Amino acid sequence: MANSTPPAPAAEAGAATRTTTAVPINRGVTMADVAKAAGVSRTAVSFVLSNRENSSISEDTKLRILEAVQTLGYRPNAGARALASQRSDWYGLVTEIVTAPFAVDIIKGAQDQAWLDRRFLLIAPSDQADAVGPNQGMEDAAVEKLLEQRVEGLLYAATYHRAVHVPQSAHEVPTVLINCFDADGKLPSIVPDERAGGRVAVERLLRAGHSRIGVINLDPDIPAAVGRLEGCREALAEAGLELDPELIVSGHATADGGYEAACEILDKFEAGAGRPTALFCLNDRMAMGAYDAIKERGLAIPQDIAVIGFDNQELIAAYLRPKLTTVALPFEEMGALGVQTLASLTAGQPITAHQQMVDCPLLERYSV
Amino acid sequence: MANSTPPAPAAEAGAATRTTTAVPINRGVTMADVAKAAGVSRTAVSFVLSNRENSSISEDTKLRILEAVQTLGYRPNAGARALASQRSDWYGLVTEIVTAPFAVDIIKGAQDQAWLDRRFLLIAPSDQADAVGPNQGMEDAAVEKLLEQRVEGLLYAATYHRAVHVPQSAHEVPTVLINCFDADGKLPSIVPDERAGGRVAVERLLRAGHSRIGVINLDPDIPAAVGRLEGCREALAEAGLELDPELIVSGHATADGGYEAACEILDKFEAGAGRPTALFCLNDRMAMGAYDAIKERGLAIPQDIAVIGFDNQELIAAYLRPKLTTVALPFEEMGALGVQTLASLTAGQPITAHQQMVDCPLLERYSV
DNA sequence: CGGCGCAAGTAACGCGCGTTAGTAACTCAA
DNA sequence: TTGAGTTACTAACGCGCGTTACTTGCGCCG
Repeated sequence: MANSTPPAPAAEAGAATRTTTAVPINRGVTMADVAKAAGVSRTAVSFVLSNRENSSISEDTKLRILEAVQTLGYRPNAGARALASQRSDWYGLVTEIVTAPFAVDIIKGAQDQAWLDRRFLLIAPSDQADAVGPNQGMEDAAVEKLLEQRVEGLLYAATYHRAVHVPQSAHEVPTVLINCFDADGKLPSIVPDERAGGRVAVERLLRAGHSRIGVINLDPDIPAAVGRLEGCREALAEAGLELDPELIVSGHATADGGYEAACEILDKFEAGAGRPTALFCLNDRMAMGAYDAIKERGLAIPQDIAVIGFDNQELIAAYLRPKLTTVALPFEEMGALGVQTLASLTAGQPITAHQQMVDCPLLERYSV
Repeated sequence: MANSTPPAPAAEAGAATRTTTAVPINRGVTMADVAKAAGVSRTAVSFVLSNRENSSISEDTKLRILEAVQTLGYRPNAGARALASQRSDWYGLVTEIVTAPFAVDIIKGAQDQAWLDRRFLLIAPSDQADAVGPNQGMEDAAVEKLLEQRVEGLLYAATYHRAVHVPQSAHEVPTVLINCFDADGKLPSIVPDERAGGRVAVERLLRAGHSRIGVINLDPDIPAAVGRLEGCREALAEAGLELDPELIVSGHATADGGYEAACEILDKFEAGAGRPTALFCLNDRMAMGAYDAIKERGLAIPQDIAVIGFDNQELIAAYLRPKLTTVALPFEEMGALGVQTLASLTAGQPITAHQQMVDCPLLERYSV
């Protein structure tokens, strides 16, 4: 046990690295150190580093200071800065997406936008997706933790479009909901325009010459189903058609559900005798099942039956054969827009609308 | 324009909420306020809130203080605390996963573990996945930003198992790599045990009675392919078999690639005349393509041909028909283990191994 | 020559908190 | 009666930084 500390502690490892690298370690290099090195006051350093106007620091000493910053490897202490300036440049993002990663792109969009705005996103997990009852313990704690970090605003993002109940404490700070909306209607929100999405999907099918279109529906209660179906009806109406109730089948929102629903629709009619020539699947997972049902019957996509999906789940849509034409949910845009909206709010600016709807673009692939 | 400020600024909104809710808003409630309310010194409050031993605060005043905390809605200021105590309880997670969300579960595992340890994870995006050249600007900036926040340690997570180059500044602080390893071999890392995974997959096929097994290989250069194939060979060897080179086909790591590779293998032999009765696809996307090739030939899974995948990409494996038996990458475990390892490092404790390998469990479904 | 204005800085306070070194009162054995 | 030992606190410093108010030297106008 004499001289045996084989797995060197972290600090030592750092020190060891120091000898081999040109960049000095700066643990604890403070503004005061920089000031001393440059032979000026700490105030001068602060002025230079914050690019203050009217600072009346000569170009000469400014250079001296910046040089000292460089050689010492000074790095500002964000916490101390936040404490002194009373602003943190942090936003908190509470989300169940980490748990159920359907809509990760919301995080990506928000991250990127925050990065552009030179702000930091603190991401805290939520469990609301599972919580039917008021099992919001974790979630409340998450918001609480974020407020302890003195975030300037909160983002609240859901995996799928729905109404949510937001913890009380979220009202203490500007808050924006993404891919969900406040059940109490108080908080601003950003949601996909499901209706327009459904419309664009069906318009695409109509444009391809289909007039008899089967619909594989989701659970009819969720906002996504309502909106998409409504858009579908609108598009048909504009073409002078209407949706044959016999052509709507609801199923479980899985591949199996889609398979069964597609079987039902396809077997209900003889070919040419009312059988649809196209299927609008309200999500991609169901489209995946529908593919199987169609292929099983010896039919070709898109020659015999065209298929269009919704959600653009890359892993499915881009890898099905043929690749699936589908409508994308604008996750990334919603994330970015959420951060922008929050930025407006925290800056005290008015926001354009209480609920902002983002377009769902059509992604052309090869199934229509 | 007289009395028109319709979109009330954030602060006002907060104030408005105050009147309708029982919980008071606490913007700016500080320890001093609590102290005043309880009629004690700020120090006393600090002692009570930090549960300090030997604090010699009477039960009586302790209660008074806690009550004041409650009624005022005091919330500690994490930044100030970090500044004073010289520890932030933050870890930084740099990752490209946000960009290419293949391995989100790493984030989930890390988040959950960090939450358990009452630490906060600051997630910063990286672009390394795309960056063949030294386009590490963003990434360096990310590490820099994290260090400015005075994170106590860094986690570095990749979407797929590979060697990475870590920015210099990451060496200033304890750092652990997840799902990747340091090209320079200096930093501790956590990776999946690909070899054992390949082995378990093939053992499963052998156990089902298959002795002639086709392999749909990945790009043979990446660690995943090397390890999985090695494990495959080991399992075969133990059964007294060896891998027929004719049965290995490499393809692009997509569904199309898997489809083509499967076609090649299946069409190379007559049924019964050397044609494999099982396929080991080195990832699930390729298995997805293989499914098509098999079904196209009128063969049934698993009756005529068994298929086993790798990666357990839920969206694919759980929705293919029949559902795909596959080997899961232990993303969540790796994330959690990463945080634990980092915790050891920052605590100055030795870590068990420089490179920790995590098992890849077999997920039984219905394709074998 | 005196005072004014400006350029170039600096001293010092406070942000909210952890922490150390004390103080004041009270008890109790010698 | 005293001093040592406890109990129950508090004063005050410093963490690293932003910011305000102040100082100092110097040129220049009247």
